[in-house]
Amino acid sequence: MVKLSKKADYGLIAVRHLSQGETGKPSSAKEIARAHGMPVELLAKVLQKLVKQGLLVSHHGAEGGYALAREASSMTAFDVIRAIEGPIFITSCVTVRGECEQAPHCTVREPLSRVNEVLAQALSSVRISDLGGGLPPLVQLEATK
Amino acid sequence: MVKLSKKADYGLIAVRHLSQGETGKPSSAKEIARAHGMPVELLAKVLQKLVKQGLLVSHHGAEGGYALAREASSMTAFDVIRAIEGPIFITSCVTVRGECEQAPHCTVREPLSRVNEVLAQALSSVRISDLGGGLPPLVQLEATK
DNA sequence: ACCATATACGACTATTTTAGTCGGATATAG
DNA sequence: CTATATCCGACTAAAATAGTCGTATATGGT
Ligand code: SF4
Ligand code: SF4
Repeated sequence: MVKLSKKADYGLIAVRHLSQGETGKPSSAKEIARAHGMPVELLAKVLQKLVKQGLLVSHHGAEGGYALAREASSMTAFDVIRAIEGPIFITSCVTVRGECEQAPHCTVREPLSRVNEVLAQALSSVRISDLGGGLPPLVQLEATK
Repeated sequence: MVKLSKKADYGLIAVRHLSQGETGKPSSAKEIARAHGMPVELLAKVLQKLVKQGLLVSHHGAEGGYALAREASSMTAFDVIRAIEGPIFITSCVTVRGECEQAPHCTVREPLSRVNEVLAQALSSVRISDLGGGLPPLVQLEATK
């Protein structure tokens, strides 16, 4: 199937979450995870990846957490997804164990790579600042107890 | 990752293969598989799926095999992929065990579904008749012995 | 100084999906 | 009648994904 991983999904939601709160105040992984009902440790790893790729900045210790490294309007869904999943290729031409053995004389490769281009462009056209309209979901906030 | 499965890949290659030979003469799964170095039984299953979805016609018995059910120019990569993998959704909102629990108040869903649209359109714009330029690869034909 | 809270990171297990295999039933041309 | 096919389901193997755990480290507040 052609689909996004849960991690990428979490990443997008988290980044959007961060784009909503006050710019100065960082949000902890726990806070974000609880607000959206995702496993804390897993989200934490995703966020750490985003930090390493320079999309987020982190702050250790109490009252710490994560915040956007730059403006939401200059950050795209493509940036986030690629940071989490690495380079995106719709074909599996090159896997861990070298190339697909029929790569040299493959005939569907080139047309599909054009499709890949289109996909990348579509994802790049989605700015984080465009995501969602309202505030973060309130439904589950009670779960915070 | 966002990628096509091997099956879809095989399907595309097989369909293209069929679009090259003489229209009347069907090709067997064995023949196609050997020509492109793919596991016969697996390809066979893929082809059977394509038959069931009406993209190919099959012919039992000796000298039998598969052939396109309609013109290569009226068949798209999207058709083939969807026939093999089922409906394509870039998000994993709805899996086998019901919906993603935060679907009702998810904020990234709608923008991504627009991306999904674009992807579908890109795949639909690739006609089978457009695939590759040359003949089927000859490199491995000797393996037929 | 101490402690609660957070990030950081790696190793681990579990689950799911994908890939590939096998065995047998049915159809058909020669 | 036989060689060659499609057809179909059940099975195993391998890989990717999802989620967990333990531990080290940083930091703000008391
Ligand atoms: S078959 Fe062609 S497209 Fe598919 S992986 Fe191998 S090279 Fe890439
Ligand atoms: S989080 Fe939103 S987008 Fe991701 S699966 Fe659940 S509903 Fe679909």
